[in-house]
Amino acid sequence: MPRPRKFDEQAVLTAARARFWRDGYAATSVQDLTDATGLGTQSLYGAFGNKHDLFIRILDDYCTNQYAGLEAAITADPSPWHGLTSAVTFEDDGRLDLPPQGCLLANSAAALSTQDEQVRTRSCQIYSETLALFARQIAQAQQSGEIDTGIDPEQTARALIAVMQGIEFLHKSGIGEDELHLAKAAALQLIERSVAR
Amino acid sequence: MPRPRKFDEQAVLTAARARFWRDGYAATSVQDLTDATGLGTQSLYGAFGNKHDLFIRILDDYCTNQYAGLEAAITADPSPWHGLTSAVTFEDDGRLDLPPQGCLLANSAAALSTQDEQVRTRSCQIYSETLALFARQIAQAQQSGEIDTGIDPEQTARALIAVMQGIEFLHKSGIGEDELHLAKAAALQLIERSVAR
DNA sequence: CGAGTTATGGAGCGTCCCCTCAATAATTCG
DNA sequence: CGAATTATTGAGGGGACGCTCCATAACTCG
Repeated sequence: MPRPRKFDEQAVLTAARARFWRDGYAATSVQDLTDATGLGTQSLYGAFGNKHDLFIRILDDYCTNQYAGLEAAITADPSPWHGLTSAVTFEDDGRLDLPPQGCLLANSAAALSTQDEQVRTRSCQIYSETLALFARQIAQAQQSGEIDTGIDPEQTARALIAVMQGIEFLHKSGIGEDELHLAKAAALQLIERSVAR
Repeated sequence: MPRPRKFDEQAVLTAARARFWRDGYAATSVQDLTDATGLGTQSLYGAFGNKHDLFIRILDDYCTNQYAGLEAAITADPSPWHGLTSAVTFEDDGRLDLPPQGCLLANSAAALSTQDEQVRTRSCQIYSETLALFARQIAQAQQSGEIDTGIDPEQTARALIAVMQGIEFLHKSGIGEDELHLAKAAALQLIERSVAR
């Protein structure tokens, strides 16, 4: 009955996400979105509601994908502990495609969490899931004898998340490549010394 | 010769800073600033140039004050190591008046560093200064026998900065008070275990 | 007191913001 | 084929944005 759409919804979402990712939610105008996607305004509004709805939709998709990717990257490593630490320090460059602009969710959370309930909800949920994932991985590393069995997996997971986000912040804050590399190595050393048997 | 100003420049800067701090640079309109400061637009432009100039001016003042406060808080502690770690985990609540909105510079850096050269410059500079401050403090803690003398002060300082920023991110991202407290404790434990003699 | 200089206040400029309202095109059903 | 339904298109509305112009007020100097 209806006229079929001329555009590929997924492609549109990808193009829109790239803009939100690069410029942030506030700095991305609806015109930017229509430019990037090729859609007319009305098509965009008809298909996705409004700017905020579209953003949340994109953020949701992003969260699902990113968490899946993180879990896959971490658990794929033959060494549970190495898989975890390389994720925390973003050394696993191929898997976690972290662009210069950082993680979309982290950016959004830092900028909007205090004002946007929906963003905060997503942020907290991913935090919980990551916490559980890290804790599981740490427990596994303990079982396989890679790290000290005396530490608390969940608490250590919390610390690792903090380190992870700290590194990402340094990345975004514009310090040089070399300095960032040093910071990553330093963080890794801090962690390793802390959990050493 | 000229007509004297009716307003107190410092008070105006403080009021404007509060707005930038609460809502961020982009979300703060010039009208918000005139409302908050009580100045007319022309007075504001006459005294401070434009919105961006005013922001940079405020950011500069903030950086100077905040760094001075950080240094004072850290070095004032009779125990060099405790002074450092309490700053890193923001446990020294009275001294470092970190509002719910987080550090103004960190917020600005995360949001604007990629687009605003002047912000990035400030961000990098404070990073360097903090790095040096932390490294000095770590060396002192080593001398006073509080921590392992085998660790590298500068590298450890880098790791501590990452942890510090990570905790602040968690703070801003909207996780609950209890969870944040757990994360702080976890980070502290991670650090302590790592530098233990 | 008058000349010169700056601060103030209000009106408003051009631009961009998000979003909507027609009108038209394309498709599936009876 | 005609009716119904939806997608697309272009135009533009109402408002907020950063910023400026201009007249006026308030002060210090000669």
